[in-house]
Amino acid sequence: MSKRKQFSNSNLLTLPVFYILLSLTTQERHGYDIMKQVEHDSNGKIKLGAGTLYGAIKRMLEDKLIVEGSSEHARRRYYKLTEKGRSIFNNQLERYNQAVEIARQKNLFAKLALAYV
Amino acid sequence: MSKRKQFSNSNLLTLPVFYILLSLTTQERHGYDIMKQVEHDSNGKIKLGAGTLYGAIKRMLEDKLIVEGSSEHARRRYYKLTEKGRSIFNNQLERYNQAVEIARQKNLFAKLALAYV
DNA sequence: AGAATTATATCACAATGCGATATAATGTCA
DNA sequence: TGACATTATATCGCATTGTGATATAATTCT
Repeated sequence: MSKRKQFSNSNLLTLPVFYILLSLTTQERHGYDIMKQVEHDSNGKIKLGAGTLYGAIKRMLEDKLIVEGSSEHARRRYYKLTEKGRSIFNNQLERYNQAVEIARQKNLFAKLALAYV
Repeated sequence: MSKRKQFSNSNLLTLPVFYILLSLTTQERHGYDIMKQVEHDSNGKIKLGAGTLYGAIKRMLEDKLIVEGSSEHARRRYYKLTEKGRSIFNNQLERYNQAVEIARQKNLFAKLALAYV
């Protein structure tokens, strides 16, 4: 009953989810902190709106990619990676790394550098 | 007047679109060829269904990320990158590269390597 | 005290992904 | 040649996710 994620590519992370997980790799964070960290890690390119953030958090909790952390605070709710979350994040990271390597082989970065001259 | 893409993060590429563009960086390809190349480039991890592929192609044509290529063939329709498509792809590639670099700084790859021992 | 910022949450609609399905040309090989 | 697999494009409807707007309230700043 109600198994979410019925698609075969479902262990692939969307960009917002990837960056949320990245922000949690080193420490547990609360929502607003995640927002700021993602913006920082993406050089200001990715700004998560509240809807994206809390919607994603809700789904990630359901999927057990994250759990509520131990930090106690009245207003804030902290989240941290689960083993599953870290594992799936690692897979995606490896995939990005491969894509970057392929781009390197195709010499795409050289063209990129030229474009900035 | 119908201006599609009213969201501010709309220049961020989804994973399927990124891989489609990657497959087109070196040569023009037809749809089925793109499908196979994406599967190859992702080590078999990403399998685009027909719906994903042709839906994405349609949108990418509208957004002028790709155009129909020059190769003539009765059955096949070839597509190639536009300057805009290449530019936006490069941005995303740079972003992935940064994410990978951040992960490297956080020593996440070391942990990743350990997990494979 | 009043304003700005921090912080979480939900809503409705927009955008995209996806398997199923349809259609047809081409290739294979018995 | 006939049957079957593969190549190739396309659309449909539903599932999933993203997004800005909006609401609420505590905390911080001046």
